[in-house]
Amino acid sequence: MRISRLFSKTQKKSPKDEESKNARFLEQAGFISKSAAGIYSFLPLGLRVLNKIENIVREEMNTVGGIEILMPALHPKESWEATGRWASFGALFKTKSNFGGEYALGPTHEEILYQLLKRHISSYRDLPVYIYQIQTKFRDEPRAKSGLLRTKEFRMKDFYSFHTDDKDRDAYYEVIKKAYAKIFQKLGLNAIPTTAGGGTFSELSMEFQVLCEAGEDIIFLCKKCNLAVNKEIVSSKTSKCKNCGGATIEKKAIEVGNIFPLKEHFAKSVNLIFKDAAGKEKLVSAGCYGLGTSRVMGAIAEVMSDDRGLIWQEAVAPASVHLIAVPGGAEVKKSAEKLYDGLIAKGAEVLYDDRDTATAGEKFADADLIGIPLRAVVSEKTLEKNSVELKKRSENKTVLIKINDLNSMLHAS
RNA sequence: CAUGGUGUAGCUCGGUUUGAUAGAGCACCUAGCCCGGAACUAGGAGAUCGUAGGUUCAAAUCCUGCCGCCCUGACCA
Repeated sequence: MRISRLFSKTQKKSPKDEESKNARFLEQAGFISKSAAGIYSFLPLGLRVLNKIENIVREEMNTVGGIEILMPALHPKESWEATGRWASFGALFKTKSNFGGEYALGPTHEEILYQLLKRHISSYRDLPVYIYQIQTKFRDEPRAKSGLLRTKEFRMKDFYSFHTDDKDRDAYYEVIKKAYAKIFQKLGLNAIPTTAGGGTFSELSMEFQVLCEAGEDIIFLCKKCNLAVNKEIVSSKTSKCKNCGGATIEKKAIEVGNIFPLKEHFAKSVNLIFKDAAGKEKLVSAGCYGLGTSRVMGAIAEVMSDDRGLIWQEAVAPASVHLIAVPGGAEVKKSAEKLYDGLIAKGAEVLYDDRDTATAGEKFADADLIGIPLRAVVSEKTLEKNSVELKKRSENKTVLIKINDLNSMLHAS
């Protein structure tokens, strides 16, 4: 990617009316652009981050047997009436066709999915089913806030598993738990498994919470055994850990994932049944596993930055290398171009600051703001030694490395 | 939905108290100069001051309604 051709520009000042770090930096650095409260475009850099996050999620979901599908974003009224939620789901964006018919913008997909399942499941031989999608959801939130952390339109991975019995479902719940731990580890996010309320569907759920002042949730975290509980289900006034009796601390956090047993809830309302080996009809038991991918992007931006800008981990960064040609002689530009072409040919992900209009200082400042993990600088100084200068975004020290060595180094990684 | 803040050029802001020709910096265009941490010089273009109404000889400025955005709260299937 050449910055001169990139469909985004950095801003010298961060937007004045944003308070959360993710909104300030992501907008200032040109990752996202706001149309209205809680409604964003993802610009090239932002889309790359989002895609990386979603691909990490996808990979782990596939590993535990998940089958990916894509359901519609537009939901016919009839499917929501079938579950009785057309009237009761408060955040439903409803819309009318000009030619008759009413629809909703999908805030969640049980209605659509259970329709699909009714066509698919009739025997115990059809189970289990592990199905997921990554999609844009719409919720008429009373108050969008904090950049990507709470929006009216957001990206989410929703996974559902369907089983012949609770035992099978509970066993799979543990599989998903481990997969989630792996996902967040890959994303570089410390997401704490937290016991929480299950809403209308189950008594308890497990949330994955990232400690952060900008978060909306409050959790009690045990310093001793690390058990975390969402404040919403804590009734007693004692701040002792239920598990080990240790002292707990109260922390604000961002909920980046939520898994819970859905059980027979929707199966009952739409009569989703299968015949067991004895020919007896039974309700299908389900589990539901959500993960907000655009919110994860916001959470990462919120948690990982310094006063100069964002700091992406390699796994989710919009590129691996930020190549800067220090303005000056034609030789420098020529060498940088050659280096860029070479790296691209080798499959490296490079953001190349090829601008002739920016000063060295601007380029450095933009590199810090955008936050790609590795910065490579080509200048007259470095060319005298046939080298480029490397610096990690997360560190201050710079090293000179021979151009040939850089080529092979990036190739190896 | 309620409280508070806020709305002037693509961005960040002056100007509003005390009504009278709308200003700057950045970004952009032209030319020059410079080139390792957000340069410089000269010139240029860009704003019906959120919106609708009212008061006034005259409104960015005063009054009223509405709208957008941000914060806090309520909500979160």
